[in-house]
Amino acid sequence: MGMGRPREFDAELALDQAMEVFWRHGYEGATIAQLTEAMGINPPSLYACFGNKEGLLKAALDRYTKLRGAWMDEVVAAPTAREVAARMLMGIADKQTDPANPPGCLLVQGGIACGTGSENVPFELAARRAQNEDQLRDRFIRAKAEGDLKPTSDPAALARYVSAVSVGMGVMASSGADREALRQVADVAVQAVEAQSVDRT
Amino acid sequence: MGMGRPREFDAELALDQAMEVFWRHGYEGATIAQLTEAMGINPPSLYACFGNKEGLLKAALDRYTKLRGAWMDEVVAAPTAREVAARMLMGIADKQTDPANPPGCLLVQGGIACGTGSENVPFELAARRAQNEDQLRDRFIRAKAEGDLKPTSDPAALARYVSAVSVGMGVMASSGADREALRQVADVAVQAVEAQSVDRT
DNA sequence: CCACATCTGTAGTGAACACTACATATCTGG
DNA sequence: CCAGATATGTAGTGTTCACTACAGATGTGG
Repeated sequence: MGMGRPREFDAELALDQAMEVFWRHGYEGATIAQLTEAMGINPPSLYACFGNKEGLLKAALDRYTKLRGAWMDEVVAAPTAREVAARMLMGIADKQTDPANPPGCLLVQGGIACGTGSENVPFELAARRAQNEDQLRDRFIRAKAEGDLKPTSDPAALARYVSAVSVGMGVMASSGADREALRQVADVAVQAVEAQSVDRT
Repeated sequence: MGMGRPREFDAELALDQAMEVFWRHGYEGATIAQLTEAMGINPPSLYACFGNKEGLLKAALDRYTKLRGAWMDEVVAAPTAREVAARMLMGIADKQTDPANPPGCLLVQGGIACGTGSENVPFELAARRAQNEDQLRDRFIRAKAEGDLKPTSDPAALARYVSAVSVGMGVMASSGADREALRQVADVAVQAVEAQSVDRT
């Protein structure tokens, strides 16, 4: 019993192209025709490999979060809560205006609101945004334990705050904000975290 | 020459229903069938009154910003920049979790990314978000002139920051964040504005 | 009461959509 | 070299979409 004809395209490479289409047009705005053209394959190959349109989106989200995961690890490796927030938000200002990618964040552009039949797409995106928030929260809990954040601070609220600013910056980037504008937002935003930090001068 | 048969439905009432559908499903996710059913009219009445789907969205956006305009005036009427930010963000925490409306903000839920043929929908939303930002910026310019904000502060950056936090909170609300969670975010966010304010104790 | 103008409901229109049947091509195991 | 298995390309499938033709209803001005 043979193993069948081998796939003629690189699944990860095709996924990168699909990711970009979803990023630019959103889940509902992206058509199978656009996706297959960008991926350089025909519909049957797409469905054989990813099941259906939503399966393709999930695969693209997995790849996106995997790529960003390494960077997030660097972010939370910063020595202080203030530095974590600064690295996170400054990095996001740069990433979301990187001309190599569509502007904004796939976890927002992908589809905040969807029509009947695609209700769980926004859930999928939210779940992955929540992962980043959890990572930040754990880091801020540690910062509080280490005496880096004030005893009165709320690590969960701080993480939610940084996450909210990130999302807001993403929406701004997608509507044309340039890198300098986002950096200014990040700069202001960090000061709220600083206000929750213990002074060590 | 007569004036023709009069319209049998209340355009503003119908617009409120349409607004809610766009709010919940986004521009592309909302179908004409859903819209007409919610509005209690048939397609020809919709097209006679609003032109097409995009015209209906614009009318809904106009109504939305008009309703919010009065509230924004109250916000910028606050005595200090810090208080402006606090009123704005606390009010948004409440509004975006008001069970009378879909969660989040229409100016975000309406459609951050759209497919081919609807490219200007995201532009329309962004333009209206920018109006609020402009209003905040003008208010912060005044605050700086009054000595309320530090001479080193950047009113435009502050306005962009508050706007970004608002948007981020909206996305969080649409993905299930409750009122208390958003209020905590607002609380943290205000501290960045406070850090730019002149101490008057 | 009539000419005209506008609205309303029914019932579609063509186009675009996600998805797939099928024949063919290309592999592996025996 | 053959049988089984999987991939590919062509060419569709039925469905849903935004939008509208048309006929009848309801108003105004003369």
